[in-house]
Amino acid sequence: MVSTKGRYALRVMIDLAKQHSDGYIPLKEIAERQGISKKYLEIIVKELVGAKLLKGVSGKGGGYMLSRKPEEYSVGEILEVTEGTLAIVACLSKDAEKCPRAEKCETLPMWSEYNQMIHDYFYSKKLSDLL
Amino acid sequence: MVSTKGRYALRVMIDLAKQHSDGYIPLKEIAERQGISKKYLEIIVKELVGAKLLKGVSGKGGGYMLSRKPEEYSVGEILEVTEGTLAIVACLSKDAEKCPRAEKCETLPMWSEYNQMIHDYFYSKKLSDLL
DNA sequence: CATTTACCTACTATGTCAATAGGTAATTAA
DNA sequence: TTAATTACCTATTGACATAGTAGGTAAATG
Repeated sequence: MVSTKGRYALRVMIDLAKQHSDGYIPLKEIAERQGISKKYLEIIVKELVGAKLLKGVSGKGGGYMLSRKPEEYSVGEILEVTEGTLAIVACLSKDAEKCPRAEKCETLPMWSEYNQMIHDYFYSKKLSDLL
Repeated sequence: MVSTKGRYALRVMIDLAKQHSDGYIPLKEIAERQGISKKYLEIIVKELVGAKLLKGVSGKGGGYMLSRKPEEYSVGEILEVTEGTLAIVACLSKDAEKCPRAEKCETLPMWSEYNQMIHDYFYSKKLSDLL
């Protein structure tokens, strides 16, 4: 299940996409518009900056801005940055240690097929599709 | 993400499907075969009995048995019993209180479409497909 | 230099996960 | 009838994640 962290991240990205080409937007504005605690958003937005999805500038006139055009973001990458992984089972997340049952596991093919499905879905869905 | 609870439940169901028509199978045997703590499986199996997916009989010669044929179980219902819900976001789980943002939520259509996809996938996948 | 803003470290309450512990009740075979 | 076997029951626990809060420092501008 997608946590509030991932959902809030998406809302921030959508919010910024709507103010695109308005320069840097202070987090305070976003928090008020979205009705989300600014303090909590700081944590989330920091991760988005770290992953280069956003640019942040300190000081007066500063704030946050998309670093690309809305159609150049996939929902999948936004969720992956904030949620850590999109994998349905632990053994399919990127840095999982090899499962000793993998060869004889009856369910692994199903999980893999599922993972492929959700990856395709969320990576073909763009931020611009959500405006 | 599907927890061990859901994954173990699936393994128990598969195990029992393979011993189908062998009468009641004691949990001890299943636990040994699967290499899972019997104590923990008790909790899981109890829920499966509660949901009528399994029949349990106490005493000597007792154990657990599928209550239907393997092709009559969907993976979806097994997961839903043990995981509580398959919903990707809280507001789409069955007993969620109505979200006040629903009308203007930009992401809800995406989550709904996704939920439809996974529902279709896991409810068309049968236990017999995993043997 | 004052104000505004991002950025940083630390802390906390609550809940879920993944079990374990130690029983009681039911059923059957000797 | 009794011993063995099995499901079923309640309670507890340690570790971790979630969803924040608190109180600062650093950077930029007017």
